[in-house]
Amino acid sequence: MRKEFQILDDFIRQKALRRTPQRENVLDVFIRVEGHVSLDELSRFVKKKYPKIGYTTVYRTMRLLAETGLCNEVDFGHGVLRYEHKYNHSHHDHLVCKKCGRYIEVFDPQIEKMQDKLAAKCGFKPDSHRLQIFGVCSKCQARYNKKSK
Amino acid sequence: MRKEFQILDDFIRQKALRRTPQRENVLDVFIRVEGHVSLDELSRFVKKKYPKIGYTTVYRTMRLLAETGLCNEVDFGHGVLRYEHKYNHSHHDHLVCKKCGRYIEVFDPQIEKMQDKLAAKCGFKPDSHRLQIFGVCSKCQARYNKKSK
DNA sequence: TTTGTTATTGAAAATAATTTTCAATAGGTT
DNA sequence: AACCTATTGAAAATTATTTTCAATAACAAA
Ligand SMILES: [Mn+2]
Ligand SMILES: [Mn+2]
Ligand SMILES: [Zn+2]
Ligand SMILES: [Zn+2]
Repeated sequence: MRKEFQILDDFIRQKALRRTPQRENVLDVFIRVEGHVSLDELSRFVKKKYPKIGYTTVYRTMRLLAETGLCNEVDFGHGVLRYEHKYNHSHHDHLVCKKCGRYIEVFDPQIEKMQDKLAAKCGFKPDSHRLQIFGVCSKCQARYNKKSK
Repeated sequence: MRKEFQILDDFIRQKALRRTPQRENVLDVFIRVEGHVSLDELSRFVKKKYPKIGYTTVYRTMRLLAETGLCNEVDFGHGVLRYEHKYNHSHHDHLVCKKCGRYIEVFDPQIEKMQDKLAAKCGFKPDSHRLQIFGVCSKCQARYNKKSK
């Protein structure tokens, strides 16, 4: 059994919740998804493999998984919440391409450090942050250059 | 006349739109607001001074002001769009206190530079970004310490 | 295994912010 | 003054998210 199911089970036991096939099935689908998936998208993926599982259950399970630390809620400011993997994925920030909609993951330890310093300078105690850089990815730049030739 | 009204007028003329009292009145109220105001809040402020002006007009006028560059739309991930002044206000990032909800404006030119570098390393062409650090502000920390004594 | 308690499910309804519609009004040009 | 059409604002629509509630199922105890 994959470690992720173990984590879910442990959480369920610890909180005196109940093991259900739906919860494991949603996790099963989510594990195979990569990238940043909306509830709507994920729910459709779940429906393909487990047609009986409703949207609401996917919604509630993802909130549960977020509690366990298996996933992360990410908001790119487009009016839709997205979920990304957190287990075995370290913290990162995002480049958001406004042409193709891709989310590119980046990380810079220096920026992270300077953010902490910046907060400290204000006596602010940080516990999370989000950094999103919006623009045009390299692929879309290439595509655009081709067209305009 | 304040420069802001001039900017609005210029924009209206340039785009062949129409000068209306409503638009100037919404700007008049927004100019006196400081901080980061939601449409709901702003609409109530507008109603106090100009009771005839409806929510929809405030909504549309703020979008117009955003186009002129007089205001900025800011999304702190709480499901409500907020507006802040842009005219005579330079770019900055935000510390968001999850206790009192205050938004503290900060700026660090080094972080800005490193963000550009980070994007460049991916061949990404940035045109805007948002950095928000969530946590507890100094005032709320002090208040909490007092209570727990 | 059976029973009892109560968490979970999922369809439907509710919520809430934002956006659109449309008939009446009013800005600005001729 | 007449005309055209942008603007207004109440109401309706939209859309993602959250809640409700009756039926079901998990799981502990008998
Ligand atoms: Mn990511
Ligand atoms: Mn600000
Ligand atoms: Zn792209
Ligand atoms: Zn605070």
